[in-house]
Amino acid sequence: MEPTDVIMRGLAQVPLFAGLPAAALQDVIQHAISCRTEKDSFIFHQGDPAEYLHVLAEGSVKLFQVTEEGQQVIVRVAGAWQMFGGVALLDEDTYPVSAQAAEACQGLHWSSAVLRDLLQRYPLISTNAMRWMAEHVRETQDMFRHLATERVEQRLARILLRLMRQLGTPREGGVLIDFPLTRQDLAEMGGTTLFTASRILSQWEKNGVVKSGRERVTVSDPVGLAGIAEDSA
Amino acid sequence: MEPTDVIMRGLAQVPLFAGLPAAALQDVIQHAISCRTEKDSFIFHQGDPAEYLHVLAEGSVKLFQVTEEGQQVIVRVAGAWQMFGGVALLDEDTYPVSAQAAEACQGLHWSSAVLRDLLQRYPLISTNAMRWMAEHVRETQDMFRHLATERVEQRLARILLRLMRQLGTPREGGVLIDFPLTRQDLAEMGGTTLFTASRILSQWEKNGVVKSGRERVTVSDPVGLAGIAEDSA
DNA sequence: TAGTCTATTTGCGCTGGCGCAAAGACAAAT
DNA sequence: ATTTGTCTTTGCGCCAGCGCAAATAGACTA
Repeated sequence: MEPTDVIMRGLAQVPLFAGLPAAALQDVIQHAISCRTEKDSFIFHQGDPAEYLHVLAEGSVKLFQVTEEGQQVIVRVAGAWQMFGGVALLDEDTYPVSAQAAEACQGLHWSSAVLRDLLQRYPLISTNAMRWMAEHVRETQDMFRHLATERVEQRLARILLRLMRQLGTPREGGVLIDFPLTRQDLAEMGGTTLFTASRILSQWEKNGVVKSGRERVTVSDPVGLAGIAEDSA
Repeated sequence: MEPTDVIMRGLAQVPLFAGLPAAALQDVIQHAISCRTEKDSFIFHQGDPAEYLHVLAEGSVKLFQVTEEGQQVIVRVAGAWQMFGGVALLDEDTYPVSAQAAEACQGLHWSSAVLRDLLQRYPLISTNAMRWMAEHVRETQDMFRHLATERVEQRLARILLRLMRQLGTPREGGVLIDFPLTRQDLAEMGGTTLFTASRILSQWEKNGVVKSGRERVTVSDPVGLAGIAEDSA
């Protein structure tokens, strides 16, 4: 487990705990449970009682729903010091998505009961929670709008730009999306098929916009990609 | 304006105020502003500072986003004793959608400042707000999943079923969706075009699943429609 | 009652993207 | 080094749904 000051710095970045004084953060950490998850195992399943709210210290997770026909739809991914399972803030609710470790994870979590105690003692957390949820609604609505109105190429461009901002690390010749990202994953985020995603990436690679390998994508030309995202032609 | 007891009964159905004792509800009503909106006028615009939270006493509104190319995407509709503009609960935020009266409306609204005062005095409202937002995220994610994985016909079937539950009134030979609903509106909810929506409604009418006229749809066979929604063939 | 405006229907051609199949590339395990 | 399993690429045929155009049907107005 990381030393406490690293955790402090990390948690201070989590929107839910933003603005809390150091003493309160200490208190929050006191009540956290630490745990490790292997790659590909599930942290929780869609429909399970929402018992814990999670924050990652390292690693990354995929958050997705599954259709009646077993098809996955990836709603979101989370990396270090990002939160998921926020619905555990509420009493007696269930997770709307499944969370699966995309890489080995080290994380903290808080039980629903502990959270309700923290909410009472630090009302700021309650405000932060609402703000976080509202932001979440906004993002999901934006995804919906894009899916409803744009072509596959534009949607994939937007997805890479979002992932770049969220999980990107600068490299020579571009920004690497530091997350194991298969063509299938991209398809499940963009409402398309792995074949179409592959074709579009190949074409972008020819035009020098991205460089992609097995489960890795590097954006070489973010401006060009943004152009594609906006391009209604 | 309606008599106070009608308003009391109405507000008690609003999830945000659910479970509040009568005295608290009185207090909430004390702070409400009443106002009327003509058909087709805007209650707020996407991007405006979120100053008021709204509840309708009568009438209905469309909540939609507009793309860069000016295309509308309807995210939600609201009818009597339904709430919208919930983002006004937060300080210094902006509306993620525009709200336009689909019919003449009579409604109540509360300013952001008043709401923050109410939140402080009645912590239950804070819990209710989180629950409402979480529910909202869930619904939007479901819409996203359907849009990403289902064919147009299934999506339109789901939309009619949802509207039926939300705004339906029983009639001889079916449930009328009591809302001025053009083919264009249906298209903007379902991520399709008015032509495709029209064709599908015509076909359903031939099969006796719905009856539709100008701006009106009646679901004659809800079970049949649910079958279409689930039908992956 | 005629006129106007908006909503709806339907035909027709086209295309973006799906679905399958088969071959190739990469990484980890033995 | 070879095997094995997963991921990726690309060709090919097809079709759901789009986009346009033109006709029709309601509803409101004068």
